[in-house]
Amino acid sequence: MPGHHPARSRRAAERKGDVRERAILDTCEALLAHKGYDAMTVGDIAQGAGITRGALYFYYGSKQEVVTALVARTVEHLWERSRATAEADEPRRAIAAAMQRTVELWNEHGLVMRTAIDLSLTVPEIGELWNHTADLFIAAITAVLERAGIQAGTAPDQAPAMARALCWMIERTFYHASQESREKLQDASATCEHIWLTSAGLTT
Amino acid sequence: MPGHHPARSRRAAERKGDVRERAILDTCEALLAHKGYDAMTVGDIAQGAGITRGALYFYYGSKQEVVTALVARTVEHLWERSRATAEADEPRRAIAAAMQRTVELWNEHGLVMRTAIDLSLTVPEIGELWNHTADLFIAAITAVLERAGIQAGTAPDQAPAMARALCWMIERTFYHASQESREKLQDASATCEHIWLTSAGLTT
DNA sequence: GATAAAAATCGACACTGTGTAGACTTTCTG
DNA sequence: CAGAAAGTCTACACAGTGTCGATTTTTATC
Repeated sequence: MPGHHPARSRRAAERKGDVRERAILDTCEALLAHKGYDAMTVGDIAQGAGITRGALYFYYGSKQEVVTALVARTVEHLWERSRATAEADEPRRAIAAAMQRTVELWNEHGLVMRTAIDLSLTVPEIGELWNHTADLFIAAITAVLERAGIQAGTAPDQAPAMARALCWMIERTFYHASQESREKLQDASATCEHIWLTSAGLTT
Repeated sequence: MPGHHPARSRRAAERKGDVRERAILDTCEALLAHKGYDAMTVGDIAQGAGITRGALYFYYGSKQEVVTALVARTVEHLWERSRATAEADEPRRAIAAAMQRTVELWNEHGLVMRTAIDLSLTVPEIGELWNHTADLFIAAITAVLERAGIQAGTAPDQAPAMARALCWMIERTFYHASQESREKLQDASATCEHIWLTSAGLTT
């Protein structure tokens, strides 16, 4: 029996609409998986979420907005995970840990991440979301490189520029590998780790 | 007066349609530049080429076919340039030359190359075209790495796998840089070259 | 637990872009 | 110059999008 608990003003927080919103995003993710973005229609999403097109437009103004929301939801998850990085670690260990975490992220969210990348050009908001995410990674890579002794300037062979290139290498390599299989992803990770280590001058 | 030259069976080779086809592709490229793929409509292309939509469908079955043809035309150009590679060169020189050539390619054809990459997922034919192109580059990088002393096996830290990752690094880095400016492209090239050299163990 | 406001839903409509069909015109070829 | 081939046009049918006003359901409040 729901007595009047003091901290109970939270009860009404679960509007019906919140459930629907989640249903819409979940359906969108599912459809993305086996129809692809272009083939997926607003009607499909609505149907999957158990409402009509008209009702869906109450929640989101367009197909793009739906996908943007989905990307935002996923990307937020990435940020949480990234915040938990063991920053102050020995470079070699830090690199290994980062790559391992990246494999996990792509295993869990590969589909949405690929979609985000694909739509970065077309949908400015997704582009921003993804750029911000990339910047986090680049900053992390830069930090590791510098701790490994790479200079910190802005020249093309110094830490920030190298970190950027390495980030794109990882993004693209994982993008392709995650379309194939978990094994490929693991191999890709090993290759990227090796190149990262070499670039950091840690080939002792 | 067009007399009956022996080698004149070539006269009829320039059908009116050939001119139109070229006009369509040129228009498509122009529109791609300042409207983007999604915003560009079949009607726009037709209008730019001086015909109606109906007439355009005589040449190409869809918007995707038009863009595929444009990509094919561009990519063919890339292949020609690639064939002229000075394969047998000292690694350090080979890498510098390859990067220089890549900068030129992206300066000339950046727009279409970016479009090809964007549509690789959506349009299978473009995906194949681009994959084939990437494979050429990967093979070239592999050759250089091996000549520089990197082992030739299939393990993640041996030549082919590394070449693949380096290729994606270059693709993605140039993709982003070519959206900004020629200077950025030059910087990007320097960074990629540095990482490639390091990966090849040529940091004497 | 009645009630009024807010939230959610629906069906119909207008609009834009796609691809097709059939009739018509131009251009080649013998 | 006649028939065929190549090229072009207008009109149509169809898919999907986004908007609107009417209607129903939920939720908060007394």
